[in-house]
Amino acid sequence: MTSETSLVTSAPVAGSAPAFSPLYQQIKALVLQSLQSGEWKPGEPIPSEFELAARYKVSQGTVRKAIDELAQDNLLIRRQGKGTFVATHAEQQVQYRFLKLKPDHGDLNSQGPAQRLIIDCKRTRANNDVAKALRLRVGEAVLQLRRVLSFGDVPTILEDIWLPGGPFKGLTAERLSADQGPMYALFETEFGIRMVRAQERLRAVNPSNEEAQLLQIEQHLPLLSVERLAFTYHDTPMEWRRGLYRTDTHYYDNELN
Amino acid sequence: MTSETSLVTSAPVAGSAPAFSPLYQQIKALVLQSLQSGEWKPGEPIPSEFELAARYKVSQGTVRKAIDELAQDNLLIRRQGKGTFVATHAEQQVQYRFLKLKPDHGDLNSQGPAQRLIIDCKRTRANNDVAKALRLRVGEAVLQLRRVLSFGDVPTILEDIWLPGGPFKGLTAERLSADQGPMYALFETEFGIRMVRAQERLRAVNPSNEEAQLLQIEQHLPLLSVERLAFTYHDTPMEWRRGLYRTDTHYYDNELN
DNA sequence: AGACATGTGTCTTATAGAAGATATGATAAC
DNA sequence: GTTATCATATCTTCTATAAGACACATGTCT
Repeated sequence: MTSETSLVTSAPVAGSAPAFSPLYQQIKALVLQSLQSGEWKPGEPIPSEFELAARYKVSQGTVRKAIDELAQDNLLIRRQGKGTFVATHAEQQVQYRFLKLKPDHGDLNSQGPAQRLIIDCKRTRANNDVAKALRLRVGEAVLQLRRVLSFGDVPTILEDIWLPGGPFKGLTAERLSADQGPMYALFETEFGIRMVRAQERLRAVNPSNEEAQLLQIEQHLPLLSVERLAFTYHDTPMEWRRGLYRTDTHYYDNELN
Repeated sequence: MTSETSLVTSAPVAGSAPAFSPLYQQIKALVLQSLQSGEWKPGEPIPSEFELAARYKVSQGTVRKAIDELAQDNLLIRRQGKGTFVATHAEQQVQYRFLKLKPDHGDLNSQGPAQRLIIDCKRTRANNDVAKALRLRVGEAVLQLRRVLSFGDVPTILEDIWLPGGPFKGLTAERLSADQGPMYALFETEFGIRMVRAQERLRAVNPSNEEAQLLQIEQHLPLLSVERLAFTYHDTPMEWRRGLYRTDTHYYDNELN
């Protein structure tokens, strides 16, 4: 069944001003919809360029340009000779796509995989800050999580994570600790939620007594506070987390251009 | 005069393995050379796509793809109807292209322009760290600079900057303090050196006594240490700086995707 | 194991029209 | 005469289409 999607092709109609955009951007939006709706799931291949061209009644080159941009945004992955695939946080070489912390010496995985220790995991209600960040109403159900990440048995990151209760219904501490691999991969496979981009705000802070204890450090050691708001498709915030990073043995790596 | 540049077009020659690349990437490299050599200066327009196509004996579409990538990397700026221009740190809305510090409330320029105070500026010799970063030999001439940036009369950033002596011959404190506008803009106009990308390493640190005094803060206030290595064309490091940012009133903003 | 066919994305060229910016010349108004 | 306005021409980048050659991956047949 060919979904009859009417594209804006010709001259603007007078009267309304419905934001005309180039054909390839309309295609891009349509592909995005299919991604969001789950028509093609993370890791799976999407139809070939020619198939999509036929489906949308445009040329292959136009589809190409749309896909190019989506690949640029890390939503799709092109593999010559094989096809174009929906990007995923799982598999890949890059274990932690959003984690920019690097050890001063060696590699993050040089001392084996990270150890995850879940300190706390509970359902609660959104306070003012969390509600604002996740665009919920104050008091709505949220899932709160606290955990410590260690590399080579050295506690390095303390994270507090808030997730909206609705989309993540059924997430429990057991499920989290049972799972290997990145958290964002589990979100994809179990809840069909893919984090597309994130915004971080960094500060230097002194840890509280409790925080220092959890990281097994002296309280006068300053830490890097990383507030992260992660978005799924259509810029919908889906996770709010605040990490405290040790930066005496690691550093936060950032590329500017 | 058409510069006779032979492009690799056909099958790889056996024997050597000179890394064959698509035509458009070869064009990209040639354009990059012209940028680096100063044939086209920052702010100026480069020849039109058709002119370049004729010059390099390829189709306009191929030139287009090369330029597209250079525009993506912020080396060129396309303006429909006008032409394609060499990017520059000067002009533009974005005053500070590499500065990711944002105030908690309002805008960076809401309280007028930043105040620059040069604490120190001297010629010296590269120590081990600086030499390594800037790919110099230990003892080579470098220019060292220390300054404080204030926003709304509040000292917010303390920076130590090291520049290689050769390329920046003739740079003095007077010249620096006389100049308005971003430092990187002055580098372009006065020394023909354009910073293309940079790499930053962030840490949370406690300031030394002296550093705290210069920023007029208590010594127990942790600061964000930002080590930045800035590169010009061909990944040549041209500046090493270490900034200390106040993050009680500002935050370091970062986008991940 | 080797040769071959096929389906995928990649690269290059060519053509055409749309859209933004700018200069020029004709015309009208003062 | 001078100035303002409009239409036109021409330059630029931008969008869209199409076709063919190429490279890579994965089979299937011999």
